[in-house]
Amino acid sequence: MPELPEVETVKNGLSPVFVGRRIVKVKLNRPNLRTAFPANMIDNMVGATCVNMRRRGKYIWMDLDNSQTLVIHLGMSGSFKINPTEFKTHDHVVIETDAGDIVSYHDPRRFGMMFFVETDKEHHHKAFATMGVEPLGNEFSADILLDKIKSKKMPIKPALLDQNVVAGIGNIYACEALYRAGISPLRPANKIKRIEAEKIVQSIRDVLNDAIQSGGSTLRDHRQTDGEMGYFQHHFDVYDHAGEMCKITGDIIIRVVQSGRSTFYCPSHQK
DNA sequence: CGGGCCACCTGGCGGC
DNA sequence: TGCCGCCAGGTGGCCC
Repeated sequence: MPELPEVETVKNGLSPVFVGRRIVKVKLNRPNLRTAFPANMIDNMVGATCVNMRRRGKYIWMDLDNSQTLVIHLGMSGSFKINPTEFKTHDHVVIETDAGDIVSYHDPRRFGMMFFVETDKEHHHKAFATMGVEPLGNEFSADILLDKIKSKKMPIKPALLDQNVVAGIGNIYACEALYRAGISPLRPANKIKRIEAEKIVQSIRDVLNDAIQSGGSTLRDHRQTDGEMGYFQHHFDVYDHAGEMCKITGDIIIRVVQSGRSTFYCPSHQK
């Protein structure tokens, strides 16, 4: 489910609840998500104070004052709720702070992840050692992108899903960014020209920033009601719009499958 | 090693 | 209403 914009929004929503607060209770309602929770998870967290929350790609980093960073990934269906009015099936983790706030982690499919890394040694972990640059950071550029895809024969769309190419892009925003760039998702990655790479970089930045803006406003709305975060309704130009009209050319948006994932695009607008 | 395929899970939806 | 197949925003392991 959540790609960079959703993860950023969730992190921003959790920060005011956790940063500067001590964790007084952690309850695990089952032994695992996709894999087992760390054996020392409760000991690592209870009594520790959260000193910072960060995001890297689709991962949330919660820095504790005991040199441990809790790494959280929401998988396809993970979400958080602040001060829920009721607990539901699939609320797998419940965390309480010394301010009395309760935060529950809900994840029906259990593709999420939670594990620890030593703070400031995150890059030692396999997930981060080879991860691409942040697409909203200063380092992201056509040069970087071209360097990452120059030896990739696969189409550009699945290439953008590779977290080692650029961090945080998922199936929706890969489709949306290529639509905005006017580039066909079927184009071999190593055949992308420099001017096209520049368009892709700018489109990725734009679509992610737009989604974060939209997620931020959704978050404010949701927080007023039930505190739920992680599942936002955005407007998409092509994703899940197969059979509808492209707003630029008026032609029909189609769905194809690439590497087992749905791709949506307008063949006349995207060359 | 690149790249395709499958497994990991549950739930929602459309078709019959 | 119920059952069934298909689909889902991610990642990692296996295999060629």
